[in-house]
Amino acid sequence: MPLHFVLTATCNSKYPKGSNFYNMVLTHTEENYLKAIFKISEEDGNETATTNAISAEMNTAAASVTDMLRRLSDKKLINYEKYKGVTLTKEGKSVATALIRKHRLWEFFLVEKLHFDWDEIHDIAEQLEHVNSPELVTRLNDYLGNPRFDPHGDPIPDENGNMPVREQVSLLRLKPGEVGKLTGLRNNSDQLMKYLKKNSIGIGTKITILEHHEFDESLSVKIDDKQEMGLSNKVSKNLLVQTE
Amino acid sequence: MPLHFVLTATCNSKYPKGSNFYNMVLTHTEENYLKAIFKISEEDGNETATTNAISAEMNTAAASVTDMLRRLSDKKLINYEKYKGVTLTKEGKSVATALIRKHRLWEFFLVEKLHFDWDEIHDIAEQLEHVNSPELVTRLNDYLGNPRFDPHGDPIPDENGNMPVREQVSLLRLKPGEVGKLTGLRNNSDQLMKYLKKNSIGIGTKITILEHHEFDESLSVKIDDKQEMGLSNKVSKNLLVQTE
DNA sequence: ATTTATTTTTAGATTAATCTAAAAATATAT
DNA sequence: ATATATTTTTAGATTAATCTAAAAATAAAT
Repeated sequence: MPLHFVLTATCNSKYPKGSNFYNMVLTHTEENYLKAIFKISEEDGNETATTNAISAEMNTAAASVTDMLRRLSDKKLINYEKYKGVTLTKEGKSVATALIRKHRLWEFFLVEKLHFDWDEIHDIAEQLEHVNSPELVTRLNDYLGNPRFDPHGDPIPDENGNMPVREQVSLLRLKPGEVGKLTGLRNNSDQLMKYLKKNSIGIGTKITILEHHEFDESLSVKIDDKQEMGLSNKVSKNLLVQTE
Repeated sequence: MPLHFVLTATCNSKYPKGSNFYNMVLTHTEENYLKAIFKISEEDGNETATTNAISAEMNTAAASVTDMLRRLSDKKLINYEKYKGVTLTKEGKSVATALIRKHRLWEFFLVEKLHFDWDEIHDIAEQLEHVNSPELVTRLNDYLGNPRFDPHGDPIPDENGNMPVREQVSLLRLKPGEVGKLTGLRNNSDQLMKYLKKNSIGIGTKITILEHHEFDESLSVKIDDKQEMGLSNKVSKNLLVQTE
């Protein structure tokens, strides 16, 4: 079924009869661009998302991005000026957070109910997030018990797009003797998730810092009071933990 | 994400590297055409599906159907000869039944787990059925307890595409005094489902025949040993029941 | 402050999916 | 059996999403 606007004979509007920003029907592609722009805008101090950054994130040619930016701008989902990069409008941001909400709720479902491993779920959630039914999201959320964090430890936005915040710190920041409980990853790379799985490290795992090695900035740690192991700087930088 | 073939530089095949008929990636549209052809072929004694029948089922112009038939034929999913109508190949049939399997499993999920009413789920399942992940289907099926019939009473094909058969009979066939348990509808029209819901008739409802009225071929029935009511010929013809 | 490099946009094509209108093939009816 | 009606296909356009290659704008460097 094509997911684009239905244009009527009498009305040349871009929106179907009775539509508004909150029930606008977008193509999967448009949705994916909005998510990419949202993600880039969140990264460190990126004020605006540049064409090239979007093109890298989406794996498309820069020229294709320019085309799409014009379309999204026409639909008032982004603020766009030639050569200046883009920001999301209020409406664009609300579409993006709704998508992230759906993605993370489905990830939670896949792990909690269908017992997938957390490194197998991304691609499936990527498809499920485009299913368009507000009622479905509401019921799924209730069914799952209104979860606040997904299986990667990422916050699930609420119905209004507000992200719950959790005090997370990179494992690298802890001092020898301190203990952290893994609550998330800074980046959800497949390689990292495979590596962690192999070492039976997952969300909730208790990690005790044994030693900092100055030479390569790596760590020696103890996992769940069981095995001791070394963690490279790159790995430990990407592990987000909660202390207490 | 576009759901079409990935063509490689070295290979001009229509299928991605290492693909076969069982993991061929089709567009949503191609999938919907296959479903439509399957449905038409199942209807009474339709040997082949005609262009016009498909165009009616899909709500598209006949010319668009002709285009698509050529594409599906190129992919060996249908047997097509100009002006002769089409049949599904073994591969086409297997794609179609896999879609129906997913559709009905998701409908079961929506009703059993998320407590949707059975007249609200079709459009959502229509979207969910296109999510492509064999592992997801397997796990969903296990999670739901390997159900054999969906909430409309329609059979759910198994992993091999085999439909469970159930002895179903039109309510109209029962004689006064006989009792049937509603197991399905002959056609899943919204209007019929609304009507049944309003009269608290659903899958599993016990219906006792009180009287046949010759004049308009309508029935007087008793619902779940509670209220008595009349059912028009059109309604009772569409109610499929199991007797014993 | 020019030159060089990078980024972004335009221009022109392609593919999938759709349409309308007209032509060709098949089926029906007198 | 010929004329009429219906069905199906072709022809030609359109829109969304993509591409490559070239031009234009902006940023960086000497």
